[in-house]
Amino acid sequence: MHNPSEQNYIQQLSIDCVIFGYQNKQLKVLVPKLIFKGDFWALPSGFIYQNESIDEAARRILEGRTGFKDIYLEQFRVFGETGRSSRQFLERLVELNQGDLGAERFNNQEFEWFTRRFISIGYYALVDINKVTPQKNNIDESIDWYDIKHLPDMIMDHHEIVARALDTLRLNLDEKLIAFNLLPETFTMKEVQELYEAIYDKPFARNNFQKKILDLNVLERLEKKFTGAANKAPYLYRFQRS
Amino acid sequence: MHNPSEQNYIQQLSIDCVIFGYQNKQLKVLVPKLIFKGDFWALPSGFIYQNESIDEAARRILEGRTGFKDIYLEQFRVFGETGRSSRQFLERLVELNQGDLGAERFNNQEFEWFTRRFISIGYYALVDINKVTPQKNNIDESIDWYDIKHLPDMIMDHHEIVARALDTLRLNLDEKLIAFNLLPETFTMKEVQELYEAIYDKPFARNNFQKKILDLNVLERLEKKFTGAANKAPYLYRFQRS
DNA sequence: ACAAAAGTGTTTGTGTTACACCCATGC
DNA sequence: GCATGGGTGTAACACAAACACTTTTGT
Repeated sequence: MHNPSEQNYIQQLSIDCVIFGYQNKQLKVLVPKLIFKGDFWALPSGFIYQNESIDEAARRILEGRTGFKDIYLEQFRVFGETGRSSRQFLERLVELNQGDLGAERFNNQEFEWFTRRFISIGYYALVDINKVTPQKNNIDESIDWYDIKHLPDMIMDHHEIVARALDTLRLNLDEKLIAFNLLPETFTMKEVQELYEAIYDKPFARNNFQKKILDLNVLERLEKKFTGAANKAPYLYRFQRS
Repeated sequence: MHNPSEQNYIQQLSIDCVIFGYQNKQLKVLVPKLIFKGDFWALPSGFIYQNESIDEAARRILEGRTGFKDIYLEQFRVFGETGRSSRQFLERLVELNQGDLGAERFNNQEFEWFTRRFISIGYYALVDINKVTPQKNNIDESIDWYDIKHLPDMIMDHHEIVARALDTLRLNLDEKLIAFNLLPETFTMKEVQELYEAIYDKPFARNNFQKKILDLNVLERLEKKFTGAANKAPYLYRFQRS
């Protein structure tokens, strides 16, 4: 990442992305850890160029972390409290990193840029976790998928941003038929059910769930079957919008 | 309104308000007409001070037009396309108002402020139309309630903003029980039904509608009755959150 | 008495929940 | 055969739509 204060960005406006994935019966969120001392985690974020739309900016930020451009992505809320300024966070970061912050990395101009109040547009994205190789940028120490029930201690209001993203995901899941963005190309009905159970954090009745999903008429049943264990082999399904 | 470029506002970020009212079986929107030549209508808008939250800014803008502070208000979407810049609109405005724009009203500094790209946060509000006396500010020629089916020719993407606000209103109406913000203190069941019919632009069955609304358990039936015409007098109701 | 509009009850249909049963597979 | 998990069917229930009837009021 270049010095944002030298870029042609819209000022005091940022985008925070809640990137959802699904693996091992857990709903997960992609969260980078910053390189600075002090264990700082922060949602994938970025700014908006003067000549790109906010959707394009969000997609660019997303592509930088996932490598994928055609991902389900939607804005869900603006976070604009005065108390969410990054000043406190940055002062603590500077305090803990005395001497380590080279002038070229964190000059006055950049410090002035970051310490101003920011209003942030929240986006959430749904990806097939198997396709994605998380990519860290130059201020990340690492980037990993975290179970939404065991998120690291993120900065500022990022926990609330995730909570609001999850609320929106739950509200839109049936309405917009977006759950299948979290699954691989083909999947069994049980996998769909476990995904729903991870998202809503509650169990569903097996037979009724199957009926409900099939009644959506968006799944294609593949005649192929799954090889497995000491039981009947489940059908595989594929999502098809129609 | 003062010169915004001299105020301590967040730059390139604005708030547009869709203020809904209800009267004569019509869902209405409060829309000011600008004083400039050329018949420009624009939603009530404003900017965000550095030391106020976006909700506070929206409430301040709303109070300026309605005189009321405790109004139902909610953000619903960000409008951030690059094509929504006000440059085209302003160039046409300047062209049509040659000579009429005093230097004190529209100086270079202000023109520079306004012609930059703006990203706008959409808020919608619900008010009791009888309580409100619409107030124009110093760049309004007039301000009036318009039937949502017959809105004036608004600038930029304000028609889309209203359409999105209406979508959100419809989605949240039952969920959040907010319809009663559009009605006076007391009202009949028929008035509630006509309001719903105006919002959804479709008829409801009288008896089933009454059952549905009463089953919400948020209305208090007043023993008083309405004086009227050659028919049975309807009950009056009052909304009570509980 | 009658028309008009309000209030209420009953039947019908639909969709969700709960329970039960059958099928395929490996041991 | 039998345990295991997958697939399907049916009854019970809740909710919403459609239909019908009664009540109040002014003319």
